[in-house]
Amino acid sequence: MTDTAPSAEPRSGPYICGIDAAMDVVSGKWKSLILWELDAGTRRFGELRRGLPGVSEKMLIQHLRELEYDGLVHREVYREVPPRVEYSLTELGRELNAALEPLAEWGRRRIDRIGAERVELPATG
Amino acid sequence: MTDTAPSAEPRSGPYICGIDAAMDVVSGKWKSLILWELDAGTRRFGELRRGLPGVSEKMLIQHLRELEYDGLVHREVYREVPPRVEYSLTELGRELNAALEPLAEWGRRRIDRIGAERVELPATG
DNA sequence: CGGAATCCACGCCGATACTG
DNA sequence: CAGTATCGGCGTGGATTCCG
Repeated sequence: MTDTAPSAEPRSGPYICGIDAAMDVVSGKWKSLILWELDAGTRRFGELRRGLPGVSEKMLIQHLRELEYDGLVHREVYREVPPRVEYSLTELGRELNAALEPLAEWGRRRIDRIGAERVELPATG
Repeated sequence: MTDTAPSAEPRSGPYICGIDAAMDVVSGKWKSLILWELDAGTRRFGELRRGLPGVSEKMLIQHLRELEYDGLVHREVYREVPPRVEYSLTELGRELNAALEPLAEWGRRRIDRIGAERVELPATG
């Protein structure tokens, strides 16, 4: 709790408008990507980790916790050996993802416009 | 140029998907708000500054430059005394703003859902 | 008016090591 | 497997000062 204090803080400061209320929630290097992954279906921690090449455990769990705190992601723990934890989108999360879709489309067209600095990546999709 | 190196770097690294290509462009504390302000019409530097309560000149100019570099904002200089500079959206910027609208709507409903930590602000709109 | 330059604090994020 | 703890770099953003 000394570093990067992830959990249980009432964020959602005084928002100027809807945009920053939404940006607040998706800001973070991997958050929108996590949402995107989860939109395809329920995922275990390790699956998410493998699906997001380059993410560290710390950032993944931190972003997951914040997403959970913000009511976008549901965390289900199965007390087994070995332990299993499954993450899925809540209804609010699915709504956010839907709202993100036009932005994603804009981004795709923008990449096309700039013209391919992009390299081939495993999870390009 | 020693600090916070704002301008003229070919960002747009290898994007995983459209979402982070878009997020890359709007990430920054004030960027989406600047876009939002400019969507209402052409603005001078000082007008933007007053319209974004809390922003510093440094961050405003820095974000403006990045937005300009990314082709979202047009900067028009009028060599007069006193000097005048006007900022406006490009076509790409207007398209981005349109793509941002569903997200803004989601945000507004989210604010409503959380239930009003928000305080009254001048530019609330 | 519209910046540029500098200093500095804080928080994001990565790497590594350890635990149940 | 699914985290937790800690350290540290570095980028982001704030405050202040100066310039054309």
